[in-house]
Amino acid sequence: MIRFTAHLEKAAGSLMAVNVREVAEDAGVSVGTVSNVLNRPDKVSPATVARVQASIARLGFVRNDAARQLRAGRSRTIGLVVLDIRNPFFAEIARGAEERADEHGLSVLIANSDEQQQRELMHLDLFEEQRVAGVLVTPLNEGSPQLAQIRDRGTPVVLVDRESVDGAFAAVSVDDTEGGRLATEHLLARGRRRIAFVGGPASLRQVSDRYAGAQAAVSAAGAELEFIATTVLSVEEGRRIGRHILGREAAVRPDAIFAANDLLALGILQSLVMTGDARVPEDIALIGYDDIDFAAAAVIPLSSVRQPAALIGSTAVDLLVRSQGQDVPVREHVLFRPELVARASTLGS
Amino acid sequence: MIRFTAHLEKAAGSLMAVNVREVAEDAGVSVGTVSNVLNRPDKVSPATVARVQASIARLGFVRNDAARQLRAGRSRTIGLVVLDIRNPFFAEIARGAEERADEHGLSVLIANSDEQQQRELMHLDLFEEQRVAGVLVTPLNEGSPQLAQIRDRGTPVVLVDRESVDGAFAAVSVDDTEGGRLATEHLLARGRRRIAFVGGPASLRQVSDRYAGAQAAVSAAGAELEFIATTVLSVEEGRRIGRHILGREAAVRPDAIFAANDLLALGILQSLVMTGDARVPEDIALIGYDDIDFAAAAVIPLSSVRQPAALIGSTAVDLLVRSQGQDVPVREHVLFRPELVARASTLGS
DNA sequence: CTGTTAGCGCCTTCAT
DNA sequence: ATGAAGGCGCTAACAG
Repeated sequence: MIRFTAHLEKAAGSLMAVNVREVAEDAGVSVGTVSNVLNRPDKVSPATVARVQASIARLGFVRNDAARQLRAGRSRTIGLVVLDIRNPFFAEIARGAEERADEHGLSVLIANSDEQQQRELMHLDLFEEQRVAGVLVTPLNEGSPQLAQIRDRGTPVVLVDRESVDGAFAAVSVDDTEGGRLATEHLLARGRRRIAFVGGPASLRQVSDRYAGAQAAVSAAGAELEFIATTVLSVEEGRRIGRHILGREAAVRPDAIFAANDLLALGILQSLVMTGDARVPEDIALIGYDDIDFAAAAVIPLSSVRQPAALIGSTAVDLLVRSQGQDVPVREHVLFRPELVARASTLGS
Repeated sequence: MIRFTAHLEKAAGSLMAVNVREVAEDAGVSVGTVSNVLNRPDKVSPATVARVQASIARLGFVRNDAARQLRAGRSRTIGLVVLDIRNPFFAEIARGAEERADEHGLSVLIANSDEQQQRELMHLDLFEEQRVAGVLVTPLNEGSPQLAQIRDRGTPVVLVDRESVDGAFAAVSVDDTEGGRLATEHLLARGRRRIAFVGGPASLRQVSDRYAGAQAAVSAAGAELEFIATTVLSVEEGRRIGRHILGREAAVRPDAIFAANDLLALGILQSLVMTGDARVPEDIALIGYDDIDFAAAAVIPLSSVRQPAALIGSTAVDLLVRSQGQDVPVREHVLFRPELVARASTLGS
């Protein structure tokens, strides 16, 4: 009778989660044995294993990760906080990270800060509260005290696509100053003298470093460099900037644009080409940054500066794994070099 | 002396997480009060709140979410499993979902199945073990028993960009058959008669429905329809297909291509344009699907079928929230209509 | 307004 | 090979 009632409740509510104790009862063993079947099946007789697994299947038992973690202290999940989930560059980083994490039996959960400090902190808090195995983050500001706190409290932190200025964090990055220099020298080599750098906010190191590289190249060549500030790095913002530039007299337009990333560059390209008021690259040469897949497929195939996105992601996971269980966090810094990819938007056809 | 030692340990190890008990001790209150400060500060005198918060800050206390959840039974996190994180269409869905989730005090964690059944199941398992508030998923196969199990065990499930064939799940989708029809009728209206549908795997409903729509349109018009199968829906695969088509004699090439998504279409476009062996749209007209931002910025601006990506994401969260605490899961189905966006890749310049 | 206490579900000794 | 028991950190219910 009791059994029958229990069965009814199960069928009706279907909500109360089954736990190890119920599995143990059902299989006629102790909870310790169930736990062993789950985690160290070789320590249990095959017959018992089979019986317990049958009960697990019948009852629809699902381990409660919260309880596991509470016991274990840490989870098997890596938190990844990206600047912009819509940027294929970060999507590719995520892919690289996932692939490597898989090999280590870890999962990657992605959170999007959308270039907002508040959202970044919110996600970092969440990940820390979840006691993730570690956090991979492209921070808006690597000097923020929160980041150091998280690391100091025992959650490994790896900076992604970002240097650690004072070597305080493990980091995987690409030399953005070098990349900015590469892009700009290329424009100069194509005979351009009035270069506009488009990007922002300037507080993003990716932006300021690329600009610094551009400045270095320009001043060495004695050319002009203008800074056109954006609020975000998106296709839409690029379109806006493109319209802004076309709004100028032809005489005061730049003869080349270096956009801080490909999203921006593609948006600018759309504006310029759609109106037909400025030819690319004859009137205005254009180069982007990241070399996302879509750059090569653009109206005018877009020159860009390539970064090894998937490799950045997988390397970040490697660094994280190396931090596992270390008492003092790994602070290794891996620096990749960017690579110029010249296409029609600077070379012409 | 004891205090001093404790302090030393904290500084040295830095790893033992601080818990409510320690905060309570430090602040000279009980753990219950600490909990109240954390969750119902209005129930505690301002002076006490201040004292407790000071202790929290000084000790660097971070709530243990595992323990919270264990107690609460469920988390405040929504799991989102997408088919391909590199597809901007899904990135946009994620954005829409996050925005709405924020409004409900929920977080969204994104997992990437990468069109692999095994990875999808792995992530779904993980989310279920985490007792997430619910799961938003674009499944490879909505008939899989696991999906129904998850729902039946009490984790709300909402299908995203996918119909629920038998109405068994809550779902947010766009009429893919209609979309396929729209795209194909447009090609027919442009005078095309030998249409190739490129996409795969056919087990993806998005693919089979769009194909079905194409078939309906084609047979009504008495034109030809060829199915060119792909293994995945990526830019790279598109390039491969493009080369394959160019490998044919001009006489047996299609005069129009309908690609199952924009990634594929952009890859195809790259191949066709780079070799210059076939003009778009004169020799081959091309239309994609999703209308991602990059479609408009393509070499030849790409015609596409637009889907309201952000709206799909936010609506999915709405459905999920409506399931919260319901004994029987909501099975509402929201269906959006796709919209044709004709550009140069079918219209010419 | 504050303190005490009993679990949430799991894992892991320690005995048997 | 199996069973019994304690405790991970938190919250809510209850008592004061």
